[in-house]
Amino acid sequence: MNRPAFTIAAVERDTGVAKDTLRVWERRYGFPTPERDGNGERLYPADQVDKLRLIKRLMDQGFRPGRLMAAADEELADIVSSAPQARVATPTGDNLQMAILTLLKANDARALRGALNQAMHRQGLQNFVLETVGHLNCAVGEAWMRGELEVFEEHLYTEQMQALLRQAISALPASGGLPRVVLTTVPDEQHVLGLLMSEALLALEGASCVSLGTQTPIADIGMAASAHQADIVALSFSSAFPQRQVTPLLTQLRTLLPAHIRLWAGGSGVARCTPPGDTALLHTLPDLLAALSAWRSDNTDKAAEQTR
Amino acid sequence: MNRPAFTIAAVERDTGVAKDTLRVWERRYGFPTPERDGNGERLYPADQVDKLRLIKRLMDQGFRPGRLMAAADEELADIVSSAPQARVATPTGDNLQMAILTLLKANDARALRGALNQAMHRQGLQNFVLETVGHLNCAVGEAWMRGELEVFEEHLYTEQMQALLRQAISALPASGGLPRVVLTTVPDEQHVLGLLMSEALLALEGASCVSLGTQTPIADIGMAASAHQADIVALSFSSAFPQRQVTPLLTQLRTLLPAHIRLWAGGSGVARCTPPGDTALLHTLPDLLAALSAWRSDNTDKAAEQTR
DNA sequence: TGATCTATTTGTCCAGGACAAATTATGAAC
DNA sequence: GTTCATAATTTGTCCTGGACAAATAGATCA
Repeated sequence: MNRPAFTIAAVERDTGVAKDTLRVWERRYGFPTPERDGNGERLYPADQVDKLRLIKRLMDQGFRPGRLMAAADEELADIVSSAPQARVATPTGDNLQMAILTLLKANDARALRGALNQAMHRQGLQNFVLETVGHLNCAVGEAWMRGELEVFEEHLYTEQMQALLRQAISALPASGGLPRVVLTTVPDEQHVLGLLMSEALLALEGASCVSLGTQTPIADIGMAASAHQADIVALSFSSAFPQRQVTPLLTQLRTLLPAHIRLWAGGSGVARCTPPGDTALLHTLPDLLAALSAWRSDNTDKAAEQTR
Repeated sequence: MNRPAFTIAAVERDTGVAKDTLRVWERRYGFPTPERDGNGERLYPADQVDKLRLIKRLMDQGFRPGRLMAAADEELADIVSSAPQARVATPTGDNLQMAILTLLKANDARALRGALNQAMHRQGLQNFVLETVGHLNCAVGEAWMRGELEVFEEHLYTEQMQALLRQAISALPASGGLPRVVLTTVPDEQHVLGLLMSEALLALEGASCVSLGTQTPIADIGMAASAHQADIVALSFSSAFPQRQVTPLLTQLRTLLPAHIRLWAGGSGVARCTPPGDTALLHTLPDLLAALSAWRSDNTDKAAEQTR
C-alpha cells in the first residue's frame, strides 16, 4: 500500500517540527529528503514523517539532532530500547501498566475506562495521581516509541485519563481554602494531563483551584492571577515543550505578576532550565505537595485571617 | 504602563496568524508596523497584537483582510457592533447570557459553575446543549470582541463548560447501542466544546461514542475508525479553523476510510466548503440529531443484528 | 575535580520573489 | 434581470540562501 505524501505544513502539524527547521535539517544533515511536486514544493513520504516523529520525541528526551539524523532506522530502535529510564514501578504498578497497554492495543475503550476507574478507587485519588498516572503516561509514550501503539491509541488513553481525572476533581468539595491557585499552561503547551494531576492534588489538600485550561497568553495569566486574587500561579510544562522558551517565558511572567504572588513551574519540561529568582521549579508531583506545605508554613497569618 | 513587545513567534502563537502571513501583510498593507530590535528582528507593540487578534476573529467570520487592515480602530469597532448575527435567543436564554457574562466579568468561578450546572439541570442536557451552549459560546466570543471580556475570562468559561459537559457525559450510562461513533478533530483544530456537545447529544440518544480528543492525525483517524469498528467518524470544525484546509482534509480522510464508514463534519468551520461525495455536512446541532435518525432508518438491519 | 574559555551545534529570523487557489469583477447571452 | 463563463484581483503559503545568537560540548588550566 502506497501511503500518501505530506506537504511541509502537514509535517509541521504532525511532528511539531517547524517548517524552517525542516528545511535547515535537509540542508545540513541530508535528512529528510522530500520529493518535489509539480510546483517545486516539498512532499514528504509517509515513512520519513514517521521517522521524524520518532526523532522529535527522542529530542524531547534530550538527544541531539545531529546524532539522531545520522542514525539509520535500526540505530534509532537501539536508542529507543536503551533510553527508557522511567521503568521503575511497584509490582502492582507493573501489572496495571501491562493491563492498560493490553486494553489499549485491543481498543476496548469501555474496559480501559473501567480499569482506570477501578485503579483510582482502589488506590485513592492521591496515590493514584502520585504513583500511577505519571508512570502510565511514560509507559504509553514508550510503547509508542517502540512501535507497539499508534498515535490514536495514545489519544484514546489521554482522553480516558482526562475524563477520569476531571470526574474525580468535580466530585471533590469546593473547599474555599487557601492558597488560591490559578492553574494553566503557556501558549504552545497543549498537554493537559499535568494540569489535571496538579489540580487534583491541590484540591485534595483543600486549596482553591481555578484552572484556565491550556495555552493562556502570558499577559492574560498575569491579569487572571490578579482578578482571582491568587496566591500562586502554577504552570505545567511537558517534555515536548521547547526548552529554550521556558526561561524567557517565566521571566516575563514574573515581571508581570505582583511580587506577593508566587510562581510555580512544574513538569518534565522544566528539567534543565534556570528560572528567575523566586520561581519554584517542581520537577515531580511530590515537590508540588511539599511546596504547598511550605507555603502554608510561611503564610499562617493568611490562613488565620481567613478563618476570622 | 508600557506593555512589553512581542517577537514574531509570540505573535503567531497569540493570534494564530502565521509568520509568513505577518510579514506579507506588513509588505502589502502597511500593517502591522513592528519595531526592530538590535538584531533587526521584528518587535510588535502590544496594541498592534491586540488589533491583530481582533482582525483574526473578524476574518474567521468571513471578512477579508484587505478591508480590515485598512480600517482604523474605530471602523473595526463599527464592524464588530454591526456584525453579530447570533443574537437570536429565547427570553430565558437572554437572561442566562447576561448572568453568565456578569459572573465572568466578576471572575467568580464557583458561582459561574453553579449557574451553568443549574441551567443544565433545569433544561435537561439535550435542551441545554441544543439551545443554550452554542448561543453562550457566541455571546462570550462577541463580548470579547467588544472589549468587554479578556481572553483569560473566555478561557475560564471554556474550562467550566468543558468540566460541566464532561461530568454530564460521564454520568450517562454506557449504552453499547448503535451506531458506533468515533469523534475527534483534525490537527490544528483545538476547540473541544463542539466535540463535547456532539458527544453529549449522541450518547443521550444511545449511540456508542469513542472520543479521541482533539488534533488526531488524519491517518490515525482512519486507523481508529477501523480499530473501533466505527459506523461513523464525526469531526468538529470551529470557525477559527482555516477554511481552505477543510475540503482537502475531508477528501483525504474519505479515501482512507472504508466505504461503509460514514463521514460527518460539523461546526461553523464547515459553513462554506464543498465536501467530497457522501460526506455529511452538519452545520448545526439539530442536523446532527437528524443525521443520527437518518442513519438509523437506513440501517435497521444492523440494529436488528445487534439485538440478536 | 572544578572552573573558565573556545568551538560547534542548532533553531529561528530575514528578504523578496513566486505561484496557485479563492474571491470578486466584468461581460456576454438568454 | 438573471445566469453563466471568463478575466482580474486578492491572498496565503512556499521557496532559496544567508545570517546570527543561544545553547551545548570540548579543551585548557588551576
